[in-house]
Amino acid sequence: MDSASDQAGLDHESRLEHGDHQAVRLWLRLLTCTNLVERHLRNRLRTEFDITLPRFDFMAQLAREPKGLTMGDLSQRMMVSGGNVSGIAVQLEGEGLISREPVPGNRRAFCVTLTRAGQKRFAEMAEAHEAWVAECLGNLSSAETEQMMSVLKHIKHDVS
Amino acid sequence: MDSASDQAGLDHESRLEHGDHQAVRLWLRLLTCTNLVERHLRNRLRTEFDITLPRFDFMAQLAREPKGLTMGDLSQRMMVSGGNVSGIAVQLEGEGLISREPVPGNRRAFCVTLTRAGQKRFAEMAEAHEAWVAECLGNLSSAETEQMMSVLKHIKHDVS
DNA sequence: GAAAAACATTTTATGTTTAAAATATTCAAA
DNA sequence: TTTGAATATTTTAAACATAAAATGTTTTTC
Repeated sequence: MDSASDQAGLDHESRLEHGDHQAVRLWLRLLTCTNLVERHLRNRLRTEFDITLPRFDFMAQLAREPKGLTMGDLSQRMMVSGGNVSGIAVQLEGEGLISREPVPGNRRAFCVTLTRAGQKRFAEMAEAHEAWVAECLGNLSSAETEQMMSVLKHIKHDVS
Repeated sequence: MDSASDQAGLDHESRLEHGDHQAVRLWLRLLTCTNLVERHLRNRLRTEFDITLPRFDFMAQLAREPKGLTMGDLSQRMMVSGGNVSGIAVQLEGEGLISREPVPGNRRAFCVTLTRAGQKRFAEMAEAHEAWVAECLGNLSSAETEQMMSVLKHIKHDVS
């Protein structure tokens, strides 16, 4: 009896440990994989368009919202700090790719939009970017894609 | 006929576009999800052990190789630049958590190992880290875990 | 309507990350 | 053996990231 319950205890424990260990293995693979793709995209953006991923991301957010976004909106959507978007905005504004205009009725906020030049530039980059992503993730079957989307949603829910 | 072949052409095109678009959607979700987990782990490491994720990762690599690793090994395994590990090593050495000793017969390289204090400290952190990862990724069914592992392997193969 | 709270952004200080240049060592070949 | 190529690491410069303080604006509350 003692040995049986000990055994049961150990089984339970080892199952837990095994589960935790599996979770770590999954996490490391997830992290490695994401980093690989991210690095690939970062390099291609740099070599082919001389732009960084954060700046591309900034412009991508604006491209989805032709009416423009405030700095705070951008900070939230990019999930980075306010000071961060502030610095990126200064650079992109200097390159004439975005414009910041006061919001009528709220002198605290800016409305940031892509300039005509910014729209043109982003369209070129987005097309290439989409193709690069498809090179990395496009060979999955639609079943695999669906599985990933579903499991990732599950994870996101657990973390938040 | 013309309209039929046009239609076929359009279908094909739109199917491709749809696939690419799906790949981008998957990529964005993958990136968001990974960043969420990474940020969570980073914050807990900082608040509970006053250590950064890269430093933890550095020590984790050493913990797996009791014989020690060179700076170049660490750079490769952590998939970061050499300058990066160089900076981290200086800090960890200053805190007495790692030691760097010359490699007999190769005066270029260092052999980096965890000190006794480093081993002790890492063991504490690793236990907590494993539990945190399990909080994030441990609620998946084993089917989901297997699916993820498999699809990620597929992606890794495509990118490399 | 004045004080306090909340909001939107920028600035500052600090630290991480990378690519590329610099330093130093080892190996290979002529 | 000396020249050149490859290797291992560090340093440097620039971009990115954060938290926290500072600035200015709006809203709330009394």
